[in-house]
This record gives sequence, C-alpha cells and structure tokens, in this order.
Amino acid sequence: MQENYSHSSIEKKCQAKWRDSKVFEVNEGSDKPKMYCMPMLPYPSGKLHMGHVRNYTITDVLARFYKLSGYNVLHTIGWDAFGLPAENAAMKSKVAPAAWTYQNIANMKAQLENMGLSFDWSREIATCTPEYYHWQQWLFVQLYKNGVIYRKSGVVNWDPVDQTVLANEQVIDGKGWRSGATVEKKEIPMYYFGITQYAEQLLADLEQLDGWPEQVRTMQKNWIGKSRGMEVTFAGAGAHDGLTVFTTRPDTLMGVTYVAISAEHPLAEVAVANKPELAEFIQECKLGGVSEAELATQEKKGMFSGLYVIHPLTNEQVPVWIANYVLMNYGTGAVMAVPSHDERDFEFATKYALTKKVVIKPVKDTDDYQPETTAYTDYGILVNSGKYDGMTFEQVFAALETELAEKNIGQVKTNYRLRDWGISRQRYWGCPIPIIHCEHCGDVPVPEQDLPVRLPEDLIPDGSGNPLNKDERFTKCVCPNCGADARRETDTMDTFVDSSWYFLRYTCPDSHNAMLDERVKYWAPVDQYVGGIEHAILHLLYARFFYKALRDLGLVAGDEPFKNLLTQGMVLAETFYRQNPNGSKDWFSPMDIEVVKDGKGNIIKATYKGDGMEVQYGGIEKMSKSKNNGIDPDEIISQYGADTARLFVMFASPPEQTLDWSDSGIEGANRFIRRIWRMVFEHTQQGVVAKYTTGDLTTEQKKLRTQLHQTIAKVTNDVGVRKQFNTAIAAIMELLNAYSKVAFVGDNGRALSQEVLEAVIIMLSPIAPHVCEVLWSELCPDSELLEQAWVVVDPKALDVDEVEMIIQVNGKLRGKIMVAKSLTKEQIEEMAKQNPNVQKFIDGQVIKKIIVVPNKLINIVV
RNA sequence: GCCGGGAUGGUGGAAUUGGUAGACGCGCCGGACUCAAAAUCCGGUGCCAGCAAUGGCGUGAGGGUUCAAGUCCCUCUCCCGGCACCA
Repeated sequence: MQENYSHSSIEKKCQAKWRDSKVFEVNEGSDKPKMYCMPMLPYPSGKLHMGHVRNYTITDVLARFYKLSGYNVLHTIGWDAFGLPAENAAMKSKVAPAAWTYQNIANMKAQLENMGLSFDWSREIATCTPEYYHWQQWLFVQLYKNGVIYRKSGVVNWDPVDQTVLANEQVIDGKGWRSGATVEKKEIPMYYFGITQYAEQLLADLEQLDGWPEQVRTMQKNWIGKSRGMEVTFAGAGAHDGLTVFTTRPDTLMGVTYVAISAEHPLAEVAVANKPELAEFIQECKLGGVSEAELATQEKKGMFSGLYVIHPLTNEQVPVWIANYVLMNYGTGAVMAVPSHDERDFEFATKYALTKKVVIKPVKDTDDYQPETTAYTDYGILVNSGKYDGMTFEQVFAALETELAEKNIGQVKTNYRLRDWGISRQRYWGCPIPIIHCEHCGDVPVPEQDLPVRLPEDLIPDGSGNPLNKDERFTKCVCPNCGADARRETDTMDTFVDSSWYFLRYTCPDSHNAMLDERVKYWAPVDQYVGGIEHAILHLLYARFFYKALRDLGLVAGDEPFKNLLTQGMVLAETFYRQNPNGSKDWFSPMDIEVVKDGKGNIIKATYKGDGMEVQYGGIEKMSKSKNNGIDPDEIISQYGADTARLFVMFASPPEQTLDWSDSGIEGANRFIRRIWRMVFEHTQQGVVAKYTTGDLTTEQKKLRTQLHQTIAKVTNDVGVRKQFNTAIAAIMELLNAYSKVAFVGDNGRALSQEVLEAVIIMLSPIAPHVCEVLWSELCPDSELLEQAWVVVDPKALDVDEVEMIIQVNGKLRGKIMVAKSLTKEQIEEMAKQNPNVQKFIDGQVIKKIIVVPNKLINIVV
C-alpha cells in the first residue's frame, strides 16, 4: 500500500473494474427486493455543471447504499436530447442539431464516467433516436384514437420580423430576442393532450404520494386549482346574446358594477362592429407575449365596449368592458367585476372611475375594514344586497343555487385552473407528430406499421420558422386512407412529452416490438426519483398524467410513477453579461470573470479576463446553458479526484437546499480523504487483524466503541431515512477525530481499530466509492467492498449508565451535571439544586416549578 | 401579480418531535516539526465586558404564545424557484 493518497492512480482503475465486471448491470431474476433509483434526465448541453454533479451524486449515494443494504438496485441515465438549445447552436455555428447533440452526449458521457457513478449503462437512452421516439409516436396514435389528443387553436408568441414562433424564454420585455421586434399573440392550430380529463385523479392521487415533499404536493394542488363556484349568465341588453361568467364568489353578485371580457372573447367582435374605435385597443391587447407572468404584471388596461348586459338579480344594465387582464383560456373568458371585493377589479375601477358597491362586511367589526380605500376580499356577512342581507357565504350560495337554476341562468360548477396541454411546437428538432393532413380525409394518424416518422437529421434551422416546412422529402406523402397526395404534419412535440415516460423505457430499452414489455411490471414504479425543485410542477405533473394514461391502456400497473421524490435545491452561480446594440445579451462564464467586491460581499466591478473590459452583473441564478453560468466539474475532478468532488458537494449543504456555488472548502474534503488513507495505512502497517467482537477494552476504547455504534445509527438514519448526507459525513468526521486520540494497545485495541475503520469505509463508500474500494482491499484482502453488507448497530455498545443533563434557571443555562440513568425525578431535581452556580440564581428566591425533560434538561422556574 | 421556498458567526452549514444555538468543515490567529517552504500535527476562534470564574447580548426586522422559540402564531423586508413554448 502506498503511504500517500493519489486519486489519479486509483479512480480510473476502479472505474474500469466496475465497467468490465458489469457489476452495476441488473436484471429481473434476483431474489432480492427491487429498488429503482433514478435522477432526472439531463439535457445534453455539452458540459456537466455542478447541478448535475449534485444530482447524480445523490442518486449514486442512495443506489450504492441500497445495494449494500441488500436490494436489487436499478440506477439509470439517459439524454433529454431534443430541444431548443440545439437549434440555437445550429443558427450560431451552422452545425446540424443532430450532430451537435450527439457530440454533446459523447462529451458529457465521458465526464459522467469520470465521476464513478453506478449507472447501468446498458440501458442508456437518448430521446432523439428513432428507437425511442418511435414508441412516443405510437402512443400518440393510441391516445389520438382514444380521444385523449385533439386539435384546436392556441395562442403563441409571434415575431413579426423573423416570421417565427418564439418560446416564452425568447421574449424579453415583450420583444423578440433576436429581432428586437415587439412580439404579438397569434392563433394557430395545435394538438392538445387532454390532461384536464385526469384533473380530478391528479389531484386526488396526491394523497397517495406520502414519499413526496409536502411543498411539491402543495404546488401541484394549487396548479390544478380546483375551485367550486357558479356559472352565471348575464343576458344581453340589446342585439346580442349576453355572456356567461364563472365566479367563486357568487356572494358578491349584488356588488357587480361591470363585466370584463377578454379581447379574444366572441362578444368583443360584436362590440367592434358597433364601435370601430375598439379595434385599435383590441389590436393593442395582441401586443406582447403570452406568458402568464407577463400578462399578470402588465399594466391593467381596458375600454368600454359600448355594450350592456342585464344583471341577473336586479335587472339593471351593467356595462361590458374589454380588459387585458382577463384570460380567454381560464373559465369562460369573462368575469363579473366586484371592485369592492376584488383587488384587481378595485384597481381597474379606480383607474377608470367605475362605480364600486360594498356588499360584504366582516362578521366581527375590525379596524382593518376600510371598503372605501381597499378591496375587502375576505368572506363575511352580506349588506346592501336586498333580501340577501345578513346571509353568510354558504347561505347565499345555497339561495342562489336554487334561484338561478329556476330561471335557468346559473348553476354550480367545479372549475380547474389546469388547462389542456398544447404539445405542438413549430420547431424542427423534436419528435415529429405522426399525423398526415389529407384534403379528403382530414387529419389521419400514421398507421402503426409506418412508424416511426423519421426526422431528417441533416437540416440546419436559420431562425425563420421550421425548416421541415420547406423539406419536401419530409412533407410529401400519400394519405393512408384514400391514397391521395397529402401533406405531413411538420410540427414536433413539446420536449416535455419525451421526458414524461423515459423512466419506463429504461426497464426495457431493447424492446423492438412494443413500447413497454413485461419487465416494466417488475421495476415500476420508480422507488426513488431525484431532481431539481424547478421541475416541481410541469415535468412531474405531465409524467404523472402519462402514467395514468398508460395505465388506462393497460401498459403499466398502479396509479403513480414516482413513489419517493427528493427535490434537490438548485446550484446557483453568478451571471455576467454584455448588452448588444439590439438589446440581446452575451453571457460570460463566471470562471472567466474577475470580480471586485465591497466589504459586504456585493459585487462592485466585474471584468472579463479575455479582454479586461467591464461586464454587467446579472444576479445569482440557477446554472444553465442559456446564462452560461455553469461551473464545469472537470477542473475539480482532475485536480482533486471524483471522490473529493462528490464528498465536497454532499458535505456542502443538505440536498433540498439551494446552493450558491463556491469552491472554498474543497481542500477540506480532500484533506479528509487523505487523512483516512493515512489512518488505514498506519493501521495495516502493523498487520491485518479480525475486527472486534468481544473482550476487555480500556475506558477510552469503550467510549470510542460507543461512539462508533452511535455513528452507525446516525449515518444509517441520515442516509437511508433523512437523506441528509452532510450530517452523515460530519458524524464520520467526528468519529475519526475521536479515533485519532485513542491508543489502540493490545489485541482487543487493534481489533477495535479494525472495527472502526471497516465501518467507516463502508459508511463512506457510497459517497467516495473509489478510495473506499481500495482501502477496503487493504483492510480485508481478498474481499470485495461491493459484496459487503451495510453496517449494523451493536446494541450492547450503546448501553451507557450516565447521561449529561443541563440545568436552566428561568430558561437560562446555568450548569451541567452527569446523572445516572437509575435516578428518580426527585433525586435529579435535588442534584440540580445543589449545583453551586445554580445556587447563585435560586438563592433567596421562591421555586415555583421544576420541569424535568428526561435525559435532557432540568428547568427551575423562580 | 399569483403559487412554493429561503434568510443562523468572517464563511458553507448543524440543532431530527418546542428543550444546551453555532456540531462538522472552510477561513483566520497562535504554536510544533523544517535551514526554509509545502504537507502534517496541537491549541484558539459568535459579539461585548472580564486575568479568570463568569455575566450580558445574539438565529433577516417588528410583535405575540410558552417554564422554554432558530423551531409555533401575526405583520413586514430582501433573496431564490415556478407561472403552461428553457429544460
């Protein structure tokens, strides 16, 4: 054994050994319980960043821990290989997205291999391969035939200069990212997945997911947004049909002073016919992007439509306004406005000097009730509402339910915020939608035997629309129904579709005759899923929806795809940019930036190392390709080794927590590994011994053994239950700090040293697998670390007869005593009162009460 | 704007169920070894007062509940994530 640790001489050897022995390749023929452990599918941006390192180290630690704990562990990886960055790269450097993507996959795979991860590489998949998207198209056809997929029009961001659809990310302050032109909303036909058909199940089954973080379940629940309310019809005053609104607050119906409709509402067209000056305003509403964040933060604007509707209770005329804050795709595209009891309506009514009518007052009078200056949005008692005065929300609701139903102008309705999922993308680098458009037969799904519809891999987008449109090789086809010349659909699928079922394909990646085969029934559901919190809603909701849809096709069993979920916090890094004349930004890697900070750590100046000129600071954000702030782990791995990199990211913070990247402290992780190496070296220099079982130990040895088994209990719980690795590592560090102070004299002493070191190596091996594998072979020659069992606690070692208790007087710490476990509460109280420092604080005082928390503290209240 | 989260020493973080705030690491200070340096080892390190024992203060801000609050409740500030076409 070498005296000093050198990562370069051991890591490559270990990785080759694991690869050649196929030790991490698994199948369904095991008698051990199965454990499917998986990180989220990465986008192949070309370079690993610390967020990836964190993600894959977490799953690897868990996978290796479960393997030692006796499970048949499946740990998988693949590539979310379709998507926008490949097209952007193509525009920039004229490389075909396919070539760019495959090159990136090769680069990142090499980086992953350097990390020593226990993936079953034989199951690797890339979503851009025909072998994969074949089955996605097949599924599309099944769902299309079952009515889960349908076609309707949807609104997109349209760049009028580049003549192309933009992603929300490409709309910056309402302008196109490349052209700088003001973006417009445009309606185009799209395919939709009917996820709302599953809204109720997606909501109800959240209850089953007790292995998920509460915050994720809450976010999904709010996203689905189930609400019970009423649909109320306002009849038209004049020559139009009126409109229907949805409201969750029918108790405020008497307070309605106007009705607001979206610019896309059918009634808006009627209004324009009577009042041509509206056209300009409706046009103005079309400017800007479609994202909800943009719509919600824009200035609220509106214009009177010239139309009136009839209030269903009072029969008074109510003006109809066209407003930019009303969303066509939520509810009915029209809202009843109650300025006194809704903040948005209040703001709008104030701006346009519209009437406000107070109809709710609080149950108990409070100072907060100022209906003249702010909207009162809480529930309360009705006032100014005629015969409804004095009623509560529930009472009015019930009264109106009957009354409106009788007149046939209103009914109770359950509404969901969740919308159907539009999956059409006017992009080239994605999974082709398997539809053929025939003049005679309409939309015809591609027959199963003609799948996959292959995406040509040699096109290079130029920023003006989808190059598939211009590629006759692709578009020209015949109708499978009637044989007439037809045109192939050129839209591709949202990449969220790709990532909604990949975890099932890992179970049978070589299945050529079916999307999934019987092996999925063995492995699914995923037992432990690990990925970024940023996926808390969209990806996880879509994957849950897919699983239910696949279940209904009989392809999988159960209701939910992910049993346990660990959402890791993002790794953030500083961002730096320079603004181009047209408003676009060039982003610089933080690794190429020289930063000057003030005393409080604020950045006051940043310069690019390449030219020494200043760059702008863009704040701390998640590491991403688009902001170019990913920190590449290669440098750390080549300098310190993968074990150090892994140990460092696991030690830096608990997994759920956001981590502002800093590499200060990485040397500490490396120092710790070198220290263990030296301890094992010194121990084995004196020959190999069997680990301690029984026999006399010195007092300090006994104490160390107690600490060893306390540490085993803590680490097992921290890794297996709490999944908090930083505290597990800290406990091992503490144990070794204690170890280094003990003299291991005698045979029993040496055996204890062996016991401690063996346990430490096993506990640390999921985190730092290479060095542990080598050290194990020194401690226990002719035995394989990966074949060992996880360490177990010896209850005898945990037996102690004395504990330390703290003494408080009025809640302040005044002393500490060692207390034998056999003592009664009264004896402990007496001992506490005798403590000299405690005496100072209770002397001459009346003791009111003494609280004793067993094995912890005594609080004397005077 | 809406939904979800976060804020603890110089610094990353610990405190698992309301019960010793600051474990463990980094940095810094001092010492040992060395011709010297690196590496390593030993000691110290929240702030204020004190030679010390010890005391006072202290978990983003303000209030509250409790014998006891980083932890629970209310109000607020700032930061991060998501908002349906980034993935």
